[in-house]
Amino acid sequence: MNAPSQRNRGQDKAAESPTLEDVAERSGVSTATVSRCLNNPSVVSEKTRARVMEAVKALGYAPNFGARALAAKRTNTFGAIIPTMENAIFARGLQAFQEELERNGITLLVASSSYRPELEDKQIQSLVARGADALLLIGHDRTPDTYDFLEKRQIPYVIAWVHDDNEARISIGFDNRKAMKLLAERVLDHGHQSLGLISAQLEGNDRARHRLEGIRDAMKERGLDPSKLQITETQYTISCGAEALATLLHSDPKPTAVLCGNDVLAAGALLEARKQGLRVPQDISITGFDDIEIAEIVSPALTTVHVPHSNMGAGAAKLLLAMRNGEDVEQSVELEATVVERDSLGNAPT
Amino acid sequence: MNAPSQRNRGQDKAAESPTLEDVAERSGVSTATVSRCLNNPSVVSEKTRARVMEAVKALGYAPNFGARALAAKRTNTFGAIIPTMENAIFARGLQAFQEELERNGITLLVASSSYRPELEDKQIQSLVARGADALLLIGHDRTPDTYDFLEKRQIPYVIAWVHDDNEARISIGFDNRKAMKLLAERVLDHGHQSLGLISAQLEGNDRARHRLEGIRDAMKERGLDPSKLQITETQYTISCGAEALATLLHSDPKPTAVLCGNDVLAAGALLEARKQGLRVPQDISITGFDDIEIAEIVSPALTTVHVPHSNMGAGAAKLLLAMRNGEDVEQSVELEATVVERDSLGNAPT
DNA sequence: TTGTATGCGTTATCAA
DNA sequence: TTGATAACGCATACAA
Repeated sequence: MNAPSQRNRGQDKAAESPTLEDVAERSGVSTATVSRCLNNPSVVSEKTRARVMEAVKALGYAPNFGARALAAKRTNTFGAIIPTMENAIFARGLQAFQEELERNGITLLVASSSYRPELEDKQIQSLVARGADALLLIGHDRTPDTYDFLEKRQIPYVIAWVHDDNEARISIGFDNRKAMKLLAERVLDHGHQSLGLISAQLEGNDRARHRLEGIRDAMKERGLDPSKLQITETQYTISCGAEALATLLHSDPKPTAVLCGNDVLAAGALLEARKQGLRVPQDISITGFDDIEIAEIVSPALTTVHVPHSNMGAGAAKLLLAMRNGEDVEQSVELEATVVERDSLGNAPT
Repeated sequence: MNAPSQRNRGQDKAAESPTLEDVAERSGVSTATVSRCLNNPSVVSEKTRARVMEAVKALGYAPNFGARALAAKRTNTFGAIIPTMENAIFARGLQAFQEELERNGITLLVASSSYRPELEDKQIQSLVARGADALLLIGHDRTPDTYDFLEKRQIPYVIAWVHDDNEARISIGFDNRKAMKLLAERVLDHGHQSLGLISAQLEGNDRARHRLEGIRDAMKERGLDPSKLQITETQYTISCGAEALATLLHSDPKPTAVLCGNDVLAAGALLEARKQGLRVPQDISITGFDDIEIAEIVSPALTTVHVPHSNMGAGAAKLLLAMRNGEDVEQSVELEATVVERDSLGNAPT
């Protein structure tokens, strides 16, 4: 009386996804052979391969990713978690990362954490559960739990966008502190004595903290009191940058140069300055960081720090690829970030 | 002599991912119970649940996504394929889309197709193989094969960023043709007789084509010969926009107003105009499309078409959610796009 | 070169 | 409330 416990097929109208078995049946071979045609074609005879591929096409077969991961224990998928997709800060680097991966036949999954460590932790879990073979992470700041998880699972990962001698983890990036110090020195060279900083949230963001330290370093070296630096913390959006500048303009002494944590913030600050009738750079100087496209299209064009986006992305991919292949990568790589002077930085008003 | 074919555990140092079975063993229950604790906690006794959850935490257990998808046949994952991540055109809409999904406990996977239909087709396959329960797609243009695949697999999908009465598929967006016509009318109102268009590639991009048609509609209505419209097709980047303007300025008659396919292109055009010593809008008018952030930060600020990014994103999520829940959605939704006048459009030079 | 058989980690059905 | 156990779709060791 019991119905044979076979997979029902044919008469149910809801089109099920074709499986290996379907293809095998249609082409009159075993599932193993079909699998081989897909993964290791060279080992199967020209003739049967043709027949199988024909069936694959006819059925619109595509392998079930989960099943494949389950059986093969690797996915040829890497993951990247970036703080935000809302602006272009990470776009170019990610693009380079992804191109390099594609060249090596691996697929990229991207998630964004909105600069929130707990969310990032979830994203990491999710990507790992989805079978990510390796991960790209931005910056060192995250909970010990997260790192424990990564270690326990033996997931290769690389930290990008930073280079910090104090951290042992493999990373690829530039020294944010040094880079910002370079820029601050340039600002001081123009005679500014009273500086302001529009920064991202400092907590949970080592890049932002290091940039702040870089400014302080420069001030100290020039005999200025670093505690005089006016700091506003805000989110990375244009309107926040504008607001932040307005706030800063109320402080005493009013800064004659405002350094911004990135170009987006600087664009906002520029907007606010214009709105308040301030000329840049005659009345106030404003600098950016990152050198993304908008740095050139705003006017005046931003003096900013050029960050090696593409090199970081491509380099990160290479590191990760090497790790995944079992080579042991021991050296972090430090890239150079350089100041690019355009028009938004001028001499201090007298 | 044969070793028992059991899963080796314990003595191998490479920390394997803990499985349901590991958790079960540690908490002295069956795997079924552990599974229930995770998916349907209410049905298991308080006491055992506590013990199980303790083990879960201790082991750092996280369910294997592939296995789960395989067994449960749904993933609570939706996919979105957008043409590009390189600029912010889709960022805001995607953000809204994702927020709405998150609110409903579903995860978003994003892929970008670089405006290439074959690549998009691959991405769709990949997302479906990864278990995406539903898909967000941009625009109607894609191969019949792609649509066949979607139908065959019964994957719910919605087309966003467009509303086209001629297409039967469920979509949410605005009428690109109408929107661009509105803008073109505004341009003509300013006395311009000679228009140029910097467009994205027209092939495979119905949005771009409809925008072109919108301009032609407006010209016809005003008694202008639509074939006189100077068209340049290019990629969506700032530098391409700049190049394209340079090209257009060589045409005869030289356009006095150049409409751009989007704000990124317009920003580039603005840059080139400045470089050539042309004042905008006194010497030449330039308009954008999309109303993304850069529209406001360039100077002069762009006259452009404001697109309901957030509403499209959130609305698309709601449609897809409804479809996934088996409700049948029959109506496309049309949203409004409106012209926003800022400073880059002025009267035609006399 | 091809086929058979097994296991991957879950969920879900059925009994207990 | 819990425990066995049969799928799920695929890759691969082993046999033929």
